[in-house]
Amino acid sequence: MAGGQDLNERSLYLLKTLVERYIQDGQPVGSRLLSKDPQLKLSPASIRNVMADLEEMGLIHSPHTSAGRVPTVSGYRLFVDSLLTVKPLASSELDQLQHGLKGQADKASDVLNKASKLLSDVTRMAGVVTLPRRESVTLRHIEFLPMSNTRVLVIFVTDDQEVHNKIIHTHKQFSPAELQQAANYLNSVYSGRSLAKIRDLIVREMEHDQRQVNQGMMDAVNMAQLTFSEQPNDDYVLSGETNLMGFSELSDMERLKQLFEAFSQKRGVIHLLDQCLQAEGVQIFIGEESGYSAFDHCSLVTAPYSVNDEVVGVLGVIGPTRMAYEKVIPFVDVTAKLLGAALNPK
Amino acid sequence: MAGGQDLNERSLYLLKTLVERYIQDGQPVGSRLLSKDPQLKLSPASIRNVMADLEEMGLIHSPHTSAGRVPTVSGYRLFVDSLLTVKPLASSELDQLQHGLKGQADKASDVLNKASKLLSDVTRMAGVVTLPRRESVTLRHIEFLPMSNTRVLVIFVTDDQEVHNKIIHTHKQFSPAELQQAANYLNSVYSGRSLAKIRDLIVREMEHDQRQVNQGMMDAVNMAQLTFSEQPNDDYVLSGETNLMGFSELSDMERLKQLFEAFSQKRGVIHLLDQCLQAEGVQIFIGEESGYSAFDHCSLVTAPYSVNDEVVGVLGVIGPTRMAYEKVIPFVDVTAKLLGAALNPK
DNA sequence: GTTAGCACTCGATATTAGTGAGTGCCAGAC
DNA sequence: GTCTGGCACTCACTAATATCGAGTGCTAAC
Repeated sequence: MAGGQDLNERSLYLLKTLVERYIQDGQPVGSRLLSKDPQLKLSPASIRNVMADLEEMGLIHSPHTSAGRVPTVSGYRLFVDSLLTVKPLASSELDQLQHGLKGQADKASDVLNKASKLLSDVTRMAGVVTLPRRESVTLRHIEFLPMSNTRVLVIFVTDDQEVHNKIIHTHKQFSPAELQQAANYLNSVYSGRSLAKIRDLIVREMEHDQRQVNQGMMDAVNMAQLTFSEQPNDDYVLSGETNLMGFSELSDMERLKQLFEAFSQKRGVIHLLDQCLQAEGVQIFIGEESGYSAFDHCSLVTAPYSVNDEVVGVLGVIGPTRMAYEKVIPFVDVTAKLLGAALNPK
Repeated sequence: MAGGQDLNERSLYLLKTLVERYIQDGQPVGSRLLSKDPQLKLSPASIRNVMADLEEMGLIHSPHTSAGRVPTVSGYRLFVDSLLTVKPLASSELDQLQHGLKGQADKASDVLNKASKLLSDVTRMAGVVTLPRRESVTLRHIEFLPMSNTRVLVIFVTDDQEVHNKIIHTHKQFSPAELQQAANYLNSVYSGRSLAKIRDLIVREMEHDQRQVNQGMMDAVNMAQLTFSEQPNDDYVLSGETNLMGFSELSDMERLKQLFEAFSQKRGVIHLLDQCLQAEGVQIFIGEESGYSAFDHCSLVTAPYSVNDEVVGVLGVIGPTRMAYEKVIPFVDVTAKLLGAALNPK
C-alpha cells in the first residue's frame, strides 16, 4: 500500500497533525478540532474533503459514521517514515540513561537487565533486550566436571565476566583426570580467543584429524565442539510488562493474555527481534506489520546494539500502536548505542 | 474469628455444600438450589434460617439483597480446615507428575522449572517453586578468576550440578597465581562438604586466627567467607501466570496489574512463601489472610519440599480464592514430595 | 423446629428518547 | 476550480424507565 506519493503537502500536514493529535488524546480526531490548527487555515468542510481522500487511500479510518478519524497501520507507517519530527532526548533522560548504564563494570547480564529496566521505566511501556550473541567475546577459562555416565558438566567463562554452563553428552565415559587434561589443553590453546575463532579452529583441527594428534587432544577438541556448537539466541530480558496493562488498547483480557503468553513462550518474540538484527538503525513494527498476531495491537520499536562495531543483539520497546514515536525512537536509538558502549570490554 | 464450635452438624453440612457449589458454579448460591440437595431434606425457608445464622457468624455473605450467598474468607477457612473431603489424585495426573519430574537427572534448576510448569499445567493456575536453600548441598569445586581491581569472580559447583557465580570484593588485589592457590586450598579442604558445614568451618578457622596459619590460607578463608556468606533465598520459578488472566475474580485490570507487579518484584512473594517453610505440610492462605494486598483476591496453596529430610524450599499454586481446593491440596502435597525425591542426589 | 406464603429488594436486561459530535454532500462564494 | 456555509443524517453514548425474576426476611400456621 505505497500510496504516499500522490499526496500534496497539505494532505500530508493534515495527516501529520491528525496522527499527532490522536497519539496525544487517544480519541478519534474530527474535522472541527483540526480546523483549529493555526497552520491549517481551512474550514471543517474542506478538511473533511481531505480526510475523505486520506480514508480512500487507507491512511485513516472512521470507527463509525459519527466519530472522527483514527490512523490506520498504513497511516502510522507513513507518519513514522516521512512525517515524524523526532524530538531530541530530554537532557534529564539522557542523564538517567548514562547514569543508569554506567554502574561499575559488572557482569554483562547485569548491564542488560539495567538497560531493559531503563527502557521500560522511561517510556512507561515494556522494554526488551536480547542476550548478546557470543561471537566476538573471548574465552577466559573452561572446565569440565564429570556427571553420571557419559554426561559432562562444562563451565566456561568469557571476558564479559559471564559464566556459562552446559551439559554435554560424550561418546564415552571420561575419568576426572582425563577431563582435567582436556580442559588444560583447551585452556592453553583457546583461551584469549573469540568464540567465533575457536569454532573455526575446532573445525580445522577436526579436519586433518587422526593423523598426528594424540587421542587426548582429539577428545578435548570433540568436547569443545559440543560445547561451542552454534546455538541460536533464544533468550531476552523483559521489563515493565505490567506497564502494558491499563493501556486501553490492551484492556481486552483475551488479547492481553495472548501477549503475555507470547512473552513467556519467547520463541515468537525472539523470531521477531531477530529480524531487526540486520537493520541499520531503528526499526519499527506497527500493529499487524509484525505478522505475529499476539502483537497485533502493539508496536515494537527496536535498534540493534553493537560491541566493537559488530552487531550482537537487539533492544526495543513494546507498547500500544498509539505511542509517542517521536520520543521513543530517539530513546531506543541512544540506549542501543550506550548499551553497546557499556558492554565494550575495557 | 474462631466460631466454628457452636455450629451443629447440619449447619456445617450446609456450609460445606454451599462452598462446594459456589466453587463449582462461581455464582451466589441461593436457598432454593441448596434445598434440592438430597441429603439436606429441608425447605428453602429453613435453609434461609440456617444461612442467616452462618451470615451472622461471618462465614457467608450476600453480595446484595436478592442474591444467594457467597463464602467469606472465614467461610473458606472453616471449609478447608474441617469440612473438605480431599479427592485422591487422579491416576492420570499422578502419572503426569511422576513422568514429568523423572526426566534424566539434569541440573537442579531444570527440575524446578519442570515442577513449576507441572503445577500450573495441571491446575490451570499459576505454579511457583522457590529455589532450594543451599545448606545441605555439598561443594564439588570452587574457582576464582580476577576481575578489575579488587573484584574477584568466584565460581563454585555443587553436587546438584548447579553452577553458581558471584562477584566478591576483596581487601586487596590478588594475582592470578594467588587466586589459584587459594582455590586449590579451599578445594582440598572444603570439597565434598555441605555448605552449612563449610560456613561452620570458616567461622572456626577465623576464630583462632593469625596464630599458626599462613597468610595465603587466611586470604583463602576470607574469600570463602565472602563467597558462602548466608544469603536469603530471594528467587523463585513461576509458571502459568497467564492462566490467572481470565478468572473473573481477577478481571479487574488494576488488581491484575498489582498481582503481576508483585510477581516481578519477587520480594513480597518470597516473604510470603518463606512463612510456609516451617509448616509441616500443606499450608493455605486464603484471600486477605496473606496480609499481602496484591494477593487479596487470590489463594495460595503451598507445601514445603525436602531433600534428605531437610526442608529446603516451598512450592505452591496461586489461583483465585474460588479454586478446587479438594484437588489442588493433594496435588501440591504430592508434587512437593516428588520434587524432593527428584532432587535427591543419587 | 419446620414450612408455606407473601411482600419486598435489587441486579440484570431491554426499551426508549434525547443529545451531540461528526459526517457527506451540495450549492453558492471567491 | 477551490473553498466554505448549510443541512440532513448517522450513530455512539447517556439517562430514564419499565419489566423480570431470583432470592430474601418475616410471619403465621403446622
